[in-house]
Amino acid sequence: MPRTRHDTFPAIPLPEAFDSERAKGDQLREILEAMVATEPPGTLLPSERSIAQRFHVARMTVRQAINELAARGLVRRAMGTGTFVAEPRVSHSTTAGSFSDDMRQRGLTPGARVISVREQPATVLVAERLRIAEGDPVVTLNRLRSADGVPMAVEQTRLPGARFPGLAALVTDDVSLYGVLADRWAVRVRTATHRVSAIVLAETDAALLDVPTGLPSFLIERTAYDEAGLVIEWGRSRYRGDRYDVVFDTTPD
Amino acid sequence: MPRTRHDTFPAIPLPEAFDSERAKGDQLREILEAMVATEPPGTLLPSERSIAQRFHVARMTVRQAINELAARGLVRRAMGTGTFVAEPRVSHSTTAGSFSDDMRQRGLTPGARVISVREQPATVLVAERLRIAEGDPVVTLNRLRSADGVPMAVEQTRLPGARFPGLAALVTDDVSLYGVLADRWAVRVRTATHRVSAIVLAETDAALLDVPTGLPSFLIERTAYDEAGLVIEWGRSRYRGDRYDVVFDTTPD
DNA sequence: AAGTGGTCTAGACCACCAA
DNA sequence: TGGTGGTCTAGACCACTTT
Repeated sequence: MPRTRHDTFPAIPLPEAFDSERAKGDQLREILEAMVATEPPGTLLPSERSIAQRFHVARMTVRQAINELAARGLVRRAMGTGTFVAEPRVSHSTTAGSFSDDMRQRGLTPGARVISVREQPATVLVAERLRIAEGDPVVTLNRLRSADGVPMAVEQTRLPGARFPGLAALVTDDVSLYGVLADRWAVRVRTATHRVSAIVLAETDAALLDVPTGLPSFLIERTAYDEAGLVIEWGRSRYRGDRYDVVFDTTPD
Repeated sequence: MPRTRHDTFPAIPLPEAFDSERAKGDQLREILEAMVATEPPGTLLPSERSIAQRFHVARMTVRQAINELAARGLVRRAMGTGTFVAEPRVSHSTTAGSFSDDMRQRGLTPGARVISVREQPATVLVAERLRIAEGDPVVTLNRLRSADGVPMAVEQTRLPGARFPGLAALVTDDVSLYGVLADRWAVRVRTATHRVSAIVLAETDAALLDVPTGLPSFLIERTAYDEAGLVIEWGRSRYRGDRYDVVFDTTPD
């Protein structure tokens, strides 16, 4: 009886077959991401070879999938030993899950005015960001976000339409998008990554925010993931720089 | 009109042979890195297949080498078109404890040029930030921070002089401030808080950074604490916005 | 000694893009 | 249509760690 060193990890969910329309590596990565999300830090993953055998793919394919998880800090490799679920890297401060949370943490009342909502086929760029196929339905939501009635940001966000059918009709003024996702689809954000760039506001956005054109501001690109590691949302928002700061903490290892 | 699509790149330096003691991919990556460093953004790299042929390695080996450059943002891949030297852009990450760590994590060499260093009595503002008494000695350090020789930020930082006597004389060009604190006083940063504001660069800072006045940029205010929760450092730095992003993750509770 | 991740090979087929 | 990057295969040998 072969007793392997990898019997600490629960059984791997094995799909009947991979969707031939999508890359095996991507599907495998999502499966592994879901596994990792449900296990505590330090849990040993199955070896690359055993995963490859189990899913009938080459080891190189497994490595490529795990590489992405390692790059995102979800797992940690140990030469000669194995691959482990990583300690969550935390930047604890305004650990806000959304604009609304963010504003409430600052003691302000969040607001949302819907500028437009529509469902369209995914372009190449959006498909890549949402990790769906080009042409799949995408809900594009444009909103003006405010705090205590003062416009703070022009928000554009996109969600996979196939996963949230009928979403477009549910988002109206002052509705919490994440509230809708939680109530209607029981989906919650587990992590979100942000990239902040420095910009000056263009005329259109400045007019919506009621500030001068050219105001130094932030472009914040945001990708939100659920428990399984699937992309729930990808968006780009412009925050006025005169009334908004980005605050975060760091804890060196 | 170019004859081939890949004649824009100069000849690749081909070593006599790879050092068998080191991984081919690593050596190849260094060669490619050197090439990329000498060419302007937008330059087309040789195709993966031609590099593989030239260096007598498998294409997968070339891809792995290029993957690392792409992950570090040095090159940009374009499906069906080729791989290009990227516009350099580094980002502030939440995992790094300092500017130097931040740059090193990205494979860049951090630099620091001391503009001025002096010891003065604390003003009301500085005393409050450092949690010392007004008039207590404060070391004020102005530095120009760079990555691979490219100026990235104008940094002003202040430390309590009473705690670090003689510090001013120890900080010279390319010296790690945190290294000095660790070696000489056994002080390490446990946490740091950051507040990022959107600004446009004033003439003086723009000149130091060698960018146009008015460039959209970041003002980052930073307070660092030691294990005991004492303030080690308070500073304000201006980061150029054209080559610098702020990246952070959030994990809602 | 056995198992692990790290590296590498020599192909293959695909989707994409420019001429 | 030819060249490109994207993906994948089915192996191989290595250095490393643990038993």
